[in-house]
Amino acid sequence: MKKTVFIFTTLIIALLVLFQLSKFSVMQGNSSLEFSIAAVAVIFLFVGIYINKQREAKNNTSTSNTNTEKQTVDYTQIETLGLSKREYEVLCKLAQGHTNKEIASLLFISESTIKTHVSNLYVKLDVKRRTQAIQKAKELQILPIS
Amino acid sequence: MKKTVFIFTTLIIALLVLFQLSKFSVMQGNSSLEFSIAAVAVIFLFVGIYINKQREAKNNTSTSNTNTEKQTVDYTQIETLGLSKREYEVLCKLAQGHTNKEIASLLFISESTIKTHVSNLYVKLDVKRRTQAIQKAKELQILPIS
DNA sequence: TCATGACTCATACGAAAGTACCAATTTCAT
DNA sequence: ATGAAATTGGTACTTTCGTATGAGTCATGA
Repeated sequence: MKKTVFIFTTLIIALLVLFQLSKFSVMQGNSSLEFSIAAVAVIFLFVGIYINKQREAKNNTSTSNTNTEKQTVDYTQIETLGLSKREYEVLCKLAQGHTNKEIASLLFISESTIKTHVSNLYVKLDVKRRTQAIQKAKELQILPIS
Repeated sequence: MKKTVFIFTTLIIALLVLFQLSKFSVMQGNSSLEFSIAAVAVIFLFVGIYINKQREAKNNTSTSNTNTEKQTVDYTQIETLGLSKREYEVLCKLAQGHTNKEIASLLFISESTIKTHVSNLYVKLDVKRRTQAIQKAKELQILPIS
């Protein structure tokens, strides 16, 4: 739906422009004007293609050069962040895909406490959601296993 | 197809009528000429981007395995899991820590659709939550960056 | 002793996520 | 052209998450 809307909107705008141009050419009798417009159109057509291609290339390089082989926990990072022992435990369980309730069971404490720890974690990791917390933790290499 | 074509055909006809009407209006001035040229440039810029995007999309489905460069993404896994192109896109955004609403904005579709895709992803990945989906996707090495 | 930080727990509320239906439209290969 | 698969979108509902706020317990070092 969105695609067709976009296509037709583009077509309509193009038509409008063409109408305007034809009006000018009729009024001014400038025959080379259409050629200029066509040239501009073609040029920017390729500019558009080029820009998009650049973007694609950038995505490819950024996704291929981030290989980490070592799987060691960076304890320095944990200290720098100021994560307490309990908070770190919660973070690990969280990154394993557990719900707050499950983590509570695993650590034998209440879900409320987990929520407190998780909220504090978000502040220290500077994130807003648990999915972002996982991302951040992976980046900082403070998670065991992977 | 029927509806959108009808709507936009109507719009185009309306534009034609407007154009006919504008024929009688006398508008002179070189300032709007430059504006028109700029408009053409911008339009075809986006048309170029769009065309290139279409081509990329088609290449992705057919020649995804012909890429011999170092790839962190296991496309075989994706096929084995039966993930569609759109579902995979959603999965990537999801793994980046975006909310459903954010993903909807990024892909220009509604949050409902995202929920549908995400639910289908859970079935195919055999998980129950998005945090688990991230875990599973990392294990299967189907995420870029990783 | 006492201040402090870590840990614990609770309530209440809003936001986000997830499920279970349904249905229209689009794409694509045969 | 046609049918299957994919994509999109909706409603209604439940669950989980996240925030804000307050407070009690406990160990420890100054």
